[in-house]
Amino acid sequence: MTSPAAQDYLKAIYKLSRDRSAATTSGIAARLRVAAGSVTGMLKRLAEQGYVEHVPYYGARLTEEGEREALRTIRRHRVLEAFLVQQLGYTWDEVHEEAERLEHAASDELIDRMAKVLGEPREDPHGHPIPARGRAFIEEPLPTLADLEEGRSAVLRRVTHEDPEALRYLAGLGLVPGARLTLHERAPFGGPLRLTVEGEERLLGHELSRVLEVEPLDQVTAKGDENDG
Amino acid sequence: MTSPAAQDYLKAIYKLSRDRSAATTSGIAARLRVAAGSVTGMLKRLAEQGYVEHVPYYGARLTEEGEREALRTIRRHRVLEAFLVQQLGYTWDEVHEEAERLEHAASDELIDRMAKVLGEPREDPHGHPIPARGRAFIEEPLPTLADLEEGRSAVLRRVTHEDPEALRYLAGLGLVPGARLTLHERAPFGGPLRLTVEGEERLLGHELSRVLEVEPLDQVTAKGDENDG
DNA sequence: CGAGAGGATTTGGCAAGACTAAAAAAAGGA
DNA sequence: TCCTTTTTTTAGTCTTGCCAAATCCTCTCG
Repeated sequence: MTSPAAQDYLKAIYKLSRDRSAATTSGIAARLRVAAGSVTGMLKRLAEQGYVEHVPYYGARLTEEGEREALRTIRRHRVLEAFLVQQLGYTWDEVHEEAERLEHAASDELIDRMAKVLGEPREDPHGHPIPARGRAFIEEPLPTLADLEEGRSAVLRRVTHEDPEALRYLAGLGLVPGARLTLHERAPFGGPLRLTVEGEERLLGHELSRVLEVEPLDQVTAKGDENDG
Repeated sequence: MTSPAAQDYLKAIYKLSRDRSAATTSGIAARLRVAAGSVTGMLKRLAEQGYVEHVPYYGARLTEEGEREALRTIRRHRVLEAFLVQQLGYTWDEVHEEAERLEHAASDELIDRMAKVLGEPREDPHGHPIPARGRAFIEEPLPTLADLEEGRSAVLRRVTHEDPEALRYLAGLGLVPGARLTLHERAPFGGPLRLTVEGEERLLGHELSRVLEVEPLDQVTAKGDENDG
């Protein structure tokens, strides 16, 4: 059985090792706002219990069982967020903290019932896919708005941020999952981006552009097209 | 801030001191299935934090703040039980354990939203009254079926039991809150009770009769009445 | 009144998790 | 390569809660 703290670590390792191959001690520490020494201690315990492979001074990766456990927690979190928004009138900026606590207390049975009431939702309110119960799952990464070429259009798919203030700000700009946007230009040296969101011209700092995952749309040339018509 | 464990202790003390004036160490230990020494330790901590007055070798009672805290937890628990049954299709025997975990993770905000969706319910699925947020509250005790005089009729109001098996058994006999019943006779020495529940004749062990709280109905004399007519 | 009996408390241990400070290892720069 | 910086780990401490065993109160009965 995994404790709430252990579940948080497994989630963090899962998320960190989607990019890199192994999660580093300092990465986990930063994500969980915990001292580095605490992380080493927990990794040792998780390794003993078979949830993690820990190579000292290198990093940690999840075992199969650890990944299963992480995905169970992520599923609980995301179903909870969806339920809070759709059934209880929460807004997308209010749900993270609540779900963060409930995910450790809710049974899988409860989560399944919630999912059923919601019609087996595929995504949480921030656009993140919800793993199905007990099934393998790969969250394929999307490019962020910071990666998008100038002049390209895209659909905003996921918002990778938890801060309520930031989320409210983004919603105020129309930047919610599903929004259609066009990037006009990006100022150099991490300067702001100029873009159109659902027809409105907007400015956005570079920092925030990195938390917006987008699905680029097929190039549509403005003046006449160059492939067969 | 009270920890989950502390909340469990406060709840236990609240429930134990509704009968007696102070909760005893062994009473709390039995209720929480914890060693007596653990209770003494926790009482000391709770007393330091001002939730409890502890007189060694005598017992503990809640301070005003402790009672407030206990009632908040009880409200959370009962709203959760009601929500699980009414919105998520749980049966009354399945909800206790789930609510027992969620009550420590759910915010008061969430509970209020759930209560609102349910139309501010007054009682949980077992008939226990739900304290209103932040308001004083007295759970006036009712007599149990074990106290009822032979020949009297009553309405079953509350079922004070958590065991799923027992609850299913009781439901099978029609013994759910709101059921109308008549006690015909009680066998001596803790023997079974013979009663009619919603028109069906039933037998019930003495043990279980003590967890059924009833509201006796006005005496209706079978053959002609003796007061003015 | 004195002696038990039975609860209650104290003591000593353990495990989880967190922190800080210091030691060790890895990485990077000149 | 060597020396400095950064990162990790180790070591020691704290708090919360739990247990078991030993001790201590209290109350009742003879």
